[in-house]
Amino acid sequence: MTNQLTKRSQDYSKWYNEIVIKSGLAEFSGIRGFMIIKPYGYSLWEIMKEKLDQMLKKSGHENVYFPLLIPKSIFSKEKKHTKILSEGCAVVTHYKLIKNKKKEFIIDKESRLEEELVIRPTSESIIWKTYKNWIQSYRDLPILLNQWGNVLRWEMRTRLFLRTNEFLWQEGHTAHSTQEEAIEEAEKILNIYTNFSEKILGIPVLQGIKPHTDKFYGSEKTYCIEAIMQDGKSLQIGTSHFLGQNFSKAFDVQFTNKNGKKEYVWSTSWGVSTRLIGGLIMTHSDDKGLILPPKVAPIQIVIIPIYQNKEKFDIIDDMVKKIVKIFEKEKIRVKYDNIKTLTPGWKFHEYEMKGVPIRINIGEDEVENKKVEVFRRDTREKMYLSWIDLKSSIIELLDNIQKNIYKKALDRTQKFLIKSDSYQDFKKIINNHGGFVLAHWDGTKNTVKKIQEETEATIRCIPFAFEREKGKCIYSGKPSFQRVIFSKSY
RNA sequence: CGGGGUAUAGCGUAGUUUGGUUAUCGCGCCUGGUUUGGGACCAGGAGAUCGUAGGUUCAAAUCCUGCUACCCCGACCA
Repeated sequence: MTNQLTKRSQDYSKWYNEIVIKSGLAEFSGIRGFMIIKPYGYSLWEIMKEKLDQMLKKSGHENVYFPLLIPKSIFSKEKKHTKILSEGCAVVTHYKLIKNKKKEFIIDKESRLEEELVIRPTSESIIWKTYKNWIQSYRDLPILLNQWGNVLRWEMRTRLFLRTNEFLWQEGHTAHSTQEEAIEEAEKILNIYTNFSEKILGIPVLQGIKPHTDKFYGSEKTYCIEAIMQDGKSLQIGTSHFLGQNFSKAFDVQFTNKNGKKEYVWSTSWGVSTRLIGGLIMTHSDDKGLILPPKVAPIQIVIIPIYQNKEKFDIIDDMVKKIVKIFEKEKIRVKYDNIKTLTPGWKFHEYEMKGVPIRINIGEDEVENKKVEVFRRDTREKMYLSWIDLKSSIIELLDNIQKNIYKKALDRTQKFLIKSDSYQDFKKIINNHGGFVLAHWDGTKNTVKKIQEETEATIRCIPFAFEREKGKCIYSGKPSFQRVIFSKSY
């Protein structure tokens, strides 16, 4: 009663905040823009991380770790890229605290660093400074490295998981001897991200490339995957950059090719972050709480015993323990909640809030009839399954839930994908229900700016999935080569 | 950085307009008992320098001044 969520239809933003907190994923830290990822949220991240890590390793990447702090002089080398990023950087200037007369800590002015250290907003600079030492010959290439870590970007406005000052991510940094190979790498990664998003997280995405008006400074091509949330706003959930020779030139990283000639190295960088968790929430969850895809749910099955007295509990307990063993053997993440102080009803609501895909009830009835009551979170349906082939039917059900929530999201994404050829119509769509609007654009910055001012929508990407088609810009009427995706976004 | 809001027990809150005993209520927590198939019940109990610093007053959660923090809405962005 007291613990219900605000309805999505009432206030989507409020619903989002409440679900993050009430499901136990994360909470506010008391430090502006920083959050605490709680055990449930962190174990979700760990599972996601493990899956993506496997995919990256399978495709030939290795993990490394570079320092959190970057000397300012190194940081400054790549001018285009640092120009914008530097606006949200925290800088370490001292290394020591001392106590004053009131016994409060103050900065020891004597400890001022000769060179200030920037807390990494991303690691291109320190990595490319290092790559200079690692690369001499074409035989040293390619270098395919990835790093799991945290970065800091001082944001003006923050939201749990979607935008926080500090976030966890992976950043890949690769070096190649040819342009083609680097482009291929950036595209390969985009496909890995797409696969991960769709197959593991159940989030359908649109692949595309950022228009020149909105790409990462220092990159030649910025590939991205964009997903549409339930409220019709889009979320960029992954990016992969083809960086050309920008970083190798800035850090003077050259290699000797087969013909004995020096060439600058070609590179890529790419990343996904804890923002994915925000996307996961906003893609699948409902007014009762989270709905997590079985492949990443920290708890895939929760078993709740229902009993009247000690003797009956012992019998039920016995049966549950056997079932738990069967599931554990299959590496299913199962939790047996036999806490006596909470009633079954309380637990039902709690695990629904936490988005556990399957709940199993076991009481006297179930023991007698060798069956279990099964509740699936995604459709909120109850069913009875026989104990005999429980293992296979549960594995099948988990698979079914995974597919079902993806399909539901895919249907919605397709409904949200709308072509528009008149600005009137365009404004209506954006204002009424949002979504991805496919429209012609004249390629100018000015048009993007005007449309944003008037509708809040921006160009998310130039999508791959659609044929090139000539037309007229929806805003200016000038000629256009292709449709781009407009949307309001997070 | 601009606009708005909030700050009272672990959480959510009443009280602030119009100053006045011992600061309200619910959830949670502790003890004992009864319960347990969709957020159980009874009895008892613990828990608060009312965000912070100062001021006005016989008297301040309440009035005045400064400060701080966080949240929400925009501009910057994964």
